[in-house]
Amino acid sequence: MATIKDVAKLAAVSPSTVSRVIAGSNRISLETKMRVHRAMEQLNYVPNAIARSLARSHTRTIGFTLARQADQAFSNPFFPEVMRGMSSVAQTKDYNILLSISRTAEEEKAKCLQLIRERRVDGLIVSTSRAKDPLIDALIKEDVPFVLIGRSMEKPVLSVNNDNVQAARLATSHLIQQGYHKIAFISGDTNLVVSLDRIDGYKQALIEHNLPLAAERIVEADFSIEGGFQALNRLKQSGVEFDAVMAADDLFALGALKFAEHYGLKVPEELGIVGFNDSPLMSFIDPPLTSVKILAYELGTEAMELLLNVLDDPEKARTKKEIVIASELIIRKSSQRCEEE
Amino acid sequence: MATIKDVAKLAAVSPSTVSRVIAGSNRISLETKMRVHRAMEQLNYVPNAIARSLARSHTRTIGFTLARQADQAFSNPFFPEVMRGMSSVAQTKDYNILLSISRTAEEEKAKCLQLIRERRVDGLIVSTSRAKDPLIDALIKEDVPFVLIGRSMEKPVLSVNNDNVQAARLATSHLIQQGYHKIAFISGDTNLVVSLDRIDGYKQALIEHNLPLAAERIVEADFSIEGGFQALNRLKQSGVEFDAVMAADDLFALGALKFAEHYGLKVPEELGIVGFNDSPLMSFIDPPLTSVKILAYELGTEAMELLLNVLDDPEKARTKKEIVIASELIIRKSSQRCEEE
DNA sequence: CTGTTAGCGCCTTCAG
DNA sequence: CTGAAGGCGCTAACAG
Repeated sequence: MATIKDVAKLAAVSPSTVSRVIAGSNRISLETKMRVHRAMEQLNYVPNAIARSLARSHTRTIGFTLARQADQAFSNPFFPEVMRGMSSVAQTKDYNILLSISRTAEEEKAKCLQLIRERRVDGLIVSTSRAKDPLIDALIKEDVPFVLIGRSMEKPVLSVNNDNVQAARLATSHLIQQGYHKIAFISGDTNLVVSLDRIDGYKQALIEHNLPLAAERIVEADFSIEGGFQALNRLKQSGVEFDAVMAADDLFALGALKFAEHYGLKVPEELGIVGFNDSPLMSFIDPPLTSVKILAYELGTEAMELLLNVLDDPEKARTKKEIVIASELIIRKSSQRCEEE
Repeated sequence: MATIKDVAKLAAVSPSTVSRVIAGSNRISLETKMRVHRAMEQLNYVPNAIARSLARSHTRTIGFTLARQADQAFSNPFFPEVMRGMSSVAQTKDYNILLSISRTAEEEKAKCLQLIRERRVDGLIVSTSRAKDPLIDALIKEDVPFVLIGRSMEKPVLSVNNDNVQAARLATSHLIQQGYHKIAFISGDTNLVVSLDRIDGYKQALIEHNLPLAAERIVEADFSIEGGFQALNRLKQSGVEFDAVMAADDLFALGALKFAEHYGLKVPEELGIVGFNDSPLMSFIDPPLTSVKILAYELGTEAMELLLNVLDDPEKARTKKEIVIASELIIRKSSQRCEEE
């Protein structure tokens, strides 16, 4: 494999000159520039990225880490879409992505720190979103450029998030407008910021419409269809009434649908259902499920762009910046009691 | 950030000695070893991976590339699962993964070549699977260690694949055993090896059971639910009869279900349906859809393991090796005409 | 067992 | 506009 020296020799110049034409320096005669280019082509020369990284002490690669136990995380294409988004802007700006999938949050934290301490990456995109998050603290302490997908409740960090509060508020309002007044909320793990935010939006909608804020209608469920089903069962057994379900995830919405079927409730007539994430198959369910569509691809592009900007100009990292990507309520039959189907 | 020299100074030894204890050399006195360790801790020293890569001329990172146009690729969690598998073994063997998602096959090829020419990666895992694939040719020509997820019809390369032929054969046989004798096959892009293989398995099953091999029952469809629906419509309009559908993807199976609903056909009584991939929601559809479950996670682990082995011992790359991961037919109601529901 | 000496391939002052 | 020299941080013979 040809090195810069080989090219220099062939072009009868010094390595520094070759280095300069690679860098696109303009204080170089057109003639030698062409000579060098010819030599590079002839030798099929490609600069060694590692050597360059060492000399420049940056790698032009971004680490993306996430912690997932099982395949549950991928039951909807959220992360894949985020990755596509990130990858897309990384490509255009000539950055690379180092991927690391861990099993636990601790593993993820360790991996993040390793990546940056080993100097394999210039920055990090992470997506944890626990209300109390040691990873974020560690990253700040280590002084790494990073952006969070989601948001931090404690620290002023760079982040890009979807508008969970607003989305839940709108979705709940939609149900209310459809005439549902006793809306149950199925939440995911309430240690997650995203859960808290969605609950918030749900509450806001109730308040806005002067509906009672019945805390007992909010239930936490295991992250599965069955979990959603069981949560509703618990509600029913406790004698809590509800005529609609605002689900913090499509899986829960599916659980609600199962619940309706189980007890012979008609959807949407007797039970309205709205989900979150708009999984690809939602439209195919019977009845088609209303769901909040999250623009995961955009989350990815924005996160990468933000990070790359900060890398360009570290000053920017000094200030908190939270980009919010609006989601979209996709209204289908499961929540439409009034209008046409 | 501390370097090896700092550690050396603090421990009052030479850098090489430090290097040796990092490498875990055993021809070093326990005493100095401990002294060095103490110095490393004190300085919070972590070896710079880039410098090490340059010196050793390998990076301990594997490139994973794939080409996807839209989110279609992620409508089922195949690639995410593959990534999880790859990542899992990479972690244990202290390798990293460089991820690149391209829009087109050409872009992917360019990216692969770039990664290896720039020496960013030691090897590649790719997942193209066109019958005629320029990427594979290029990789061979470039003499890169790589393994293919899927299989090559032309070149003897290292690959790990799921048993598409066998799986389609078994799934089709299952339909036949359930009393369906006029089975239509909805195929994806027939430029892909995977499509060809599944068609093959389908044909084998027909032959085995002495059923006529009606070529007109095989239709190619756009990769979507609608595509599957339309494909069947075309069949119907051409007057081709069928009492079951073997779908090369769950999306097509869903299209078949839509078709059944549209024409008032009962599933499974009047139309049997089997899909491919066992997407998470298949079991929730009404009726639940029979589908071939592919062990994507295992494909990922096997691919990574194979590649890492080859990297250890380049001799192994000389011989073709094709690992096949068996899939599993998940039988649900949509294909069960005989037994209990 | 340990230190010295050269690189790995490229970039970057510093001169001229 | 171009070359020489040194360095990025680590590893790997080669001597002792």
